Amino acid sequence: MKEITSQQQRVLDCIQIYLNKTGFPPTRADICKELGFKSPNSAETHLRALEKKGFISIESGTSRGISITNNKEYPTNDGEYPVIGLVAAGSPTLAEENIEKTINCPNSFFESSFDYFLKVKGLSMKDAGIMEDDLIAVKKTTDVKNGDIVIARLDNEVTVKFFKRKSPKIIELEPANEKFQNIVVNLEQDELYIEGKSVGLLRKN
Amino acid sequence: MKEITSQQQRVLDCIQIYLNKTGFPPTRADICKELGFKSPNSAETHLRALEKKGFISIESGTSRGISITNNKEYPTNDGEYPVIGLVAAGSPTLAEENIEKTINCPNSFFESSFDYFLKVKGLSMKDAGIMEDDLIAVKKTTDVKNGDIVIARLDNEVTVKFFKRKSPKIIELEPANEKFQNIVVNLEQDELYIEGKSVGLLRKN
DNA sequence: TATTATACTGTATATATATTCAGTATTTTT
DNA sequence: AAAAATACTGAATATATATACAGTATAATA
Repeated sequence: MKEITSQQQRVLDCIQIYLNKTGFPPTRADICKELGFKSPNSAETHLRALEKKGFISIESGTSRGISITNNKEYPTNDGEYPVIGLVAAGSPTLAEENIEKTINCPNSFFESSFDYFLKVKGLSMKDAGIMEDDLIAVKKTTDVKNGDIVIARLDNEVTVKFFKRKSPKIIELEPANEKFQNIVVNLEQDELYIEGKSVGLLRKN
Repeated sequence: MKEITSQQQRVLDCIQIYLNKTGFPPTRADICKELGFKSPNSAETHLRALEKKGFISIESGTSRGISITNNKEYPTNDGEYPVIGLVAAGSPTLAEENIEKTINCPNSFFESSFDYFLKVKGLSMKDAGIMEDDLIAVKKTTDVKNGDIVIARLDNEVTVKFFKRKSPKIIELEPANEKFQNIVVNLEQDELYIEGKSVGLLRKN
């Protein structure tokens, strides 16, 4: 991130203030009005400079297509946690397209810190009190113990189950519902990836 | 805030997801693309309906001029919510001696506002995904509907059950566990007091 | 010294976008 | 039974908006 000039800072602030006020980004004309420029090209060139320096990104050909780049020099202390849908295929990565929404929540809400909420599909963990559409607070870790509720990826499918190590190479993923079968994983044959474990649960009804 | 239809909810979700993804609201055409509509007017009419019901506001003549209305019937700042143990005898009043601890939590954490957390004892609501030591977010109200999970006081004993009105004078409190019996309450003979209803659940494991 | 970046005004325009109008059909409310 | 709300397709259009082009001027680099 290169150095920002004072005028560019004014434009960047203007965008942020406009966003807070209206909920959507300003046009070139809006910026001109706010800052007293007389030509839309004044705003345009500043926006280009800000984009080049990495402060914003501009969607070409799109009205109000300005978004302020997440400045990760500053920590996210306010605790916005993403909610990710449990899709059958594919991992619940934190890729933007998977984030349904975010939930504001204190960082120390559960016993352990956590990274995201996972929205549960199905009833395979029903007897553990995990119902459809519940939000599991997931801590990203591979350090799991027997009896932990883990988020596991197997054959590109993500599932929530109890973790049980049977032998160094055999792991069982146990549902909490008699209608579902245990999943026996032979680590020599199957590729198992532990996304994380549950450290809490949130339900909205 | 009037009732939202399922299609309108889809549109509202679409706007929120688009905002999370891009940083700016969608156009009518964007919404159509996301939800499979073939006419921009489909999006338009849904937006008008959402505006009329107060879920969004639309800036006229403005591209992407959609903003999701902050549901600020209740302030958004955090609050300290008491955790109250579900003791067999006596009501879960907010008297100091009953408060186990407090939990810091945003006021608008659940769909509805709430007043305290109730720590659950027993497994009578097991099949509804409510386990021992879970914390139920309780909204103090007597306005409950059939199917609501209510916190009811009967003969000075507090219990969490499904509410079902059988007739004007007969209410059934239904557990979600086949090992427990329905409690049939005749309002002419028994004194039933509805402490409130569950609006959410929190589990720490 | 030449070049690039900054910081503007001013005009023009292709197109992105909101928005209206005309229909059709189903469901819900009055 | 009538009216209103919901849920769309499809076409048309005024305008909101991004963006290019032509200048001018100063400060910072190379």
